[in-house]
Amino acid sequence: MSRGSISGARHEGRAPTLATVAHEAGVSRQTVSNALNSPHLLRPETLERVRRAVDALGYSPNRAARNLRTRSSHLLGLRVDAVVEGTANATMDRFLHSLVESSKDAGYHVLLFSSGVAAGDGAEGGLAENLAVAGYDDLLRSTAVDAFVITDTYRGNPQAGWLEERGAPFVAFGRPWDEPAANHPWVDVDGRTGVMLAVEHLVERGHERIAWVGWQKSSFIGEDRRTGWTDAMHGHGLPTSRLSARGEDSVDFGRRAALALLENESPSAFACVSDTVAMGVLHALAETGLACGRDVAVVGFDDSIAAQVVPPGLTSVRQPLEQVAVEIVNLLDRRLSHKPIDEPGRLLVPTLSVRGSS
Amino acid sequence: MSRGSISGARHEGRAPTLATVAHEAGVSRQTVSNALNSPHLLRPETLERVRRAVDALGYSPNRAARNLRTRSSHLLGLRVDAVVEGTANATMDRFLHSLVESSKDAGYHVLLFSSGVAAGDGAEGGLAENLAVAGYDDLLRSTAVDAFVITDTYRGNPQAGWLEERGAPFVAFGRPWDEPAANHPWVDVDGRTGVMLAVEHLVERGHERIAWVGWQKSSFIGEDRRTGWTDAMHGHGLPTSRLSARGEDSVDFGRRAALALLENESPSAFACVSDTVAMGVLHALAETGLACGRDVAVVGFDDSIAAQVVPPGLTSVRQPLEQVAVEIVNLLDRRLSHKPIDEPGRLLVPTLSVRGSS
DNA sequence: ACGCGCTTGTGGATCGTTCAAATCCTCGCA
DNA sequence: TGCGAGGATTTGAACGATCCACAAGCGCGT
Repeated sequence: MSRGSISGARHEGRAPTLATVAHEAGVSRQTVSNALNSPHLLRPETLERVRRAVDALGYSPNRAARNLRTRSSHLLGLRVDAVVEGTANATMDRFLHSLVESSKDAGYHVLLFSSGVAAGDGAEGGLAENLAVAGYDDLLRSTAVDAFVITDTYRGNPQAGWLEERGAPFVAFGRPWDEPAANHPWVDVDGRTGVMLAVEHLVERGHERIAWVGWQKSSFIGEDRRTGWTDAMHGHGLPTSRLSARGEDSVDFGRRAALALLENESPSAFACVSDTVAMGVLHALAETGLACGRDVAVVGFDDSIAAQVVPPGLTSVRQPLEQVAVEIVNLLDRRLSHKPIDEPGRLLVPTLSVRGSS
Repeated sequence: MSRGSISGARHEGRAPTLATVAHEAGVSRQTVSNALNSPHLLRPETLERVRRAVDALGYSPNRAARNLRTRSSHLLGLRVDAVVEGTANATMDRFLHSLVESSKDAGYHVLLFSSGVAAGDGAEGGLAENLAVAGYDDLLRSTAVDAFVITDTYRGNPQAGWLEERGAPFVAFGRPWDEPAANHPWVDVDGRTGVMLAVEHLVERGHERIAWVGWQKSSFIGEDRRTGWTDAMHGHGLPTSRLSARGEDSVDFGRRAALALLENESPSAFACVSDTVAMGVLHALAETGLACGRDVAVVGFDDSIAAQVVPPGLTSVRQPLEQVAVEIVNLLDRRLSHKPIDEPGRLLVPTLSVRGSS
């Protein structure tokens, strides 16, 4: 055998290609391609023969070649931002895993990237907007991903607008709070209903003076959750005045707020905007010698790991993150295959994980 | 203009390609390619001209085409397994973010995938081995990723052997505990030294009866950490007999072990194999009316979020996950660019985060 | 017998980049 | 003036899949 033959030659150290399989099965390349992508076009007999060849050779289609031809990567981009330590909000793990799982079922993979301000790299155009969309641009232009999943849609939400502007497909985890003109698909969790569940639970346990420890007024999410508290309280004819505190999302704020409320208003229960501030409330109870769960009830929000393992167990509102991920992938899939999207937004209802703190 | 011209035509809705840029700059495709990949080959003047054209058109090279030609994707695969709820071990978030960040600096992206047993899909070959390597095979054969990062190398560790066998590049987070024949690069954290730090700290605080709450004897990691306790204790001439408990990684085991030890051995401090069991110890202290930090000291392992926010604050051994990620990417980079790797394994030293519990 | 339509399979072109090799250009020097 | 050396630049050919237009094969009605 002089000069190894042209294309179908079975190179030992080389991965098999369509041509290899075609040769093995005695058909053409296109037929093999059809066997994989549109099996219904083939006669069962032929299909079987091709399948056997594929198995025998251990063939998987080359991703890069397919991506090049079809102009799609079947990758979903997700930006992971810096981890804020000291807050109990480790909800990302659960969401991420669900997203990966749902994506897989729909034939996609998840690509992670970061805002990527590589220490003094950001050129001169250092506007806040630029930083917010950092990383998206390059992935988009190099056709590295088909679409994005964006989170943290509160606070100005520049990514959504920016992506929408250039026609990039994406789905947001979070409502476009302050952008009524926004017209992109999104999935969110109904925080208001979640807090109402919490308050109902506390009322059932006989509590009447239920305080709210929340975030600043500028936080859309915080205010949404807060309306769950006010609405549920008023629905039961219970008072809310002087029982509300607002501040940053930190353990220390929760602690200080609880100490102040305990001194002046003697609430019997606390509904909190997050597990982080709820942990602060627990600190305050420990300091004042009150038994959490017995003397005073506490309910958090996020069902974080901390809530699950903290000594009495912290009752907390649990976001249906698995379902969120499923819906997001579903919407993305429809968007990418140009199917109609009946409703741009989906609001999912959380549940309550009851533990020792209430 | 009849019959739009051949290739360089500037299609409006189409992303610019090498040819577009070449045409704009008045050079050939290859020259543009060189400008991006080997700038030193160009005359400064030409380089500048090409750069301007690239900027003007907002050009980014098409990933798929590049991947196809170079037979590499610049993607690193990482399998994310199901989240185990109820354990404080949410160390993944931190590691993941660091990994994404380090990868970016080295020109890679992180691709997530899952074991992907799609509900009754796994064919008949349902061996344990198959499940363990699920997902890797396809990504590898379809050249979707250049290399893998594998975690959880304890317990049989079939992935490492499997990958090594077929020459797939990967780096492990975790030592090849039970595979002396293994010869792949890895990065790990020196748990023994971490626990020694914890014990030293407790000894400095005047503790002498320091108990150990660990994992089963079958856990390599657990036993490694335990030697940190025994060695440090013996180094100070302190007793260890009867002061050790071993069990599963759960809050409840920690609680039961602590209750038993408190009753029989009256230890003044607990060193724990994980934050999860440490939280169990805190439960036990709360139940027996002992004040954590005052009456009894507790040290955990992982510096999880729970440790950071739990009421007195849990002193904990902190793994240098950021550094682990950097080393992993560094090793992968060397491996992929065929540079020599001087030492296959790197052992990093953890630090101690001191909080109220000690 | 003939043509029509439907199934099934074929070769060629193409996606956008990089590799390998050939060509052009410039400059120093005999 | 001619010529070789060496760098700068260009040309043609992959990489491996899918899309496209078209050709056989086959059943069926007239």
